[in-house]
Amino acid sequence: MKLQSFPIETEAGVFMALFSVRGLTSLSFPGGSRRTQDHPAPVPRPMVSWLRQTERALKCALAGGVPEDLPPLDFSSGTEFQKAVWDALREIPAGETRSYAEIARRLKRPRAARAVGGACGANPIPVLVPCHRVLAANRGIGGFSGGLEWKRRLLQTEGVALA
DNA sequence: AGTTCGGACCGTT
DNA sequence: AACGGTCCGAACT
Repeated sequence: MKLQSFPIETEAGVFMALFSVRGLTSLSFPGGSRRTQDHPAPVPRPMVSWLRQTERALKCALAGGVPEDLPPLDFSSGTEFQKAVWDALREIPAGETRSYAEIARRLKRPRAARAVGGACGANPIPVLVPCHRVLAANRGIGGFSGGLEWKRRLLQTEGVALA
């Protein structure tokens, strides 16, 4: 599947958004390879619109707000379990948090807390798919693939206090 | 009340 | 077969 990447400049740095013909497939934090794989092919029409939505939503989220509309998210790269987890993450309101175990229970897999952690780590669209709102059961900050500093920062802007 | 340890659990590679 | 963004109870301090 052909993907096209675009840089998104924010006050927090330059993010990278990757799109398929179905929608946003991934969002990466600043610091990664910033080279856009030149879009030689004509940019599919709706993609331009998605890019704008992504940019707007991202900036809003980084400012602690709640994005009004998101571009379509293409989760096709994930397993069924991961997709289920990612969907569950989207239901956590800004400012609130859940534990890995709570997510597991939500999915009717009470014992899969650890696997949920794995799925969170595999979340291809951080920030917009709020994996940062998942903490350890003891209210401690769990982990974060993009670096714990980001997790703290995101939580702080949402007004969440940590133990 | 806080900390540490050890096993159990589950999806992914 | 091994590894994690885990959890929970038990045994300490």
